[in-house]
Amino acid sequence: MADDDSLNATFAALAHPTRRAILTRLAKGSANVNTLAEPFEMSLPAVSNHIRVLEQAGLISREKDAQFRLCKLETRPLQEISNWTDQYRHIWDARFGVMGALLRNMKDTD
Amino acid sequence: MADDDSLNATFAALAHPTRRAILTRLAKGSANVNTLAEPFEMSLPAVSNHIRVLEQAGLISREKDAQFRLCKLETRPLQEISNWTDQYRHIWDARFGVMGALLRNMKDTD
DNA sequence: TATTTAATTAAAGGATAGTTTAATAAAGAA
DNA sequence: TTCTTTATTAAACTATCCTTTAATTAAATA
Repeated sequence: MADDDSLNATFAALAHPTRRAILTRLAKGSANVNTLAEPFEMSLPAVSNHIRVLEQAGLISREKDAQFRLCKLETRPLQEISNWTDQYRHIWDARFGVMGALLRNMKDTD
Repeated sequence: MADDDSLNATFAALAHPTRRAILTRLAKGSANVNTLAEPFEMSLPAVSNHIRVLEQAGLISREKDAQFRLCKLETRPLQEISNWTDQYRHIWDARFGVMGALLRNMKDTD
């Protein structure tokens, strides 16, 4: 299981909508900093800082290419929080009963 | 899908190890504030504050019983972040290939 | 070399988070 | 009623977060 510090950093990084939006964008493919910043109203240093937070949490990696920094989504911390939430799954299964389990199963096999 | 504000509050609440520990404890059964505070070195008001954060994120509910406040785990926000991470699942599946998918499937059918 | 493009670092300020001690509230028990 | 237990609120402080503008670095290009 992921350690405490890793979960702290991951959850904290995901708690900001701008950072989640950056991850959503990166799910469609890697991009450099200016491209990632473009949809947002805030300044470039502000976005650069959000990217730094994501990188420190391990949610993205950066590859240097001339002046460009190509940012790439890293899924490991996402898997870790998925594993973390799984520890509560039996509780919501128990509360919502077989129905919920069936619906989830249908979704899994789509 | 959960809205932005709900995800902000949930992720922020989960970013603190004390609050995750409280949820872990509540997974074993409901408890009042003093009981929840007992394992921690910090003051009671500090724990009370963490509980308030958890409640505002919808991760727990509180039932009043005389001077006691019985805290209960609520799973909905946990399901919401599980759904949120699911949107990236195809990416880690693609990266780690069939192997990962099989391992996950084995775990599901345990 | 001078200029432009991409991005980070620095400095600063306001807002929020986490914690403490002290005070207060609310209910039960002596 | 007075005391005790359970819990919250208030006040204060430090630290961290988010953001801005200005300055700087690094690389490509004219």
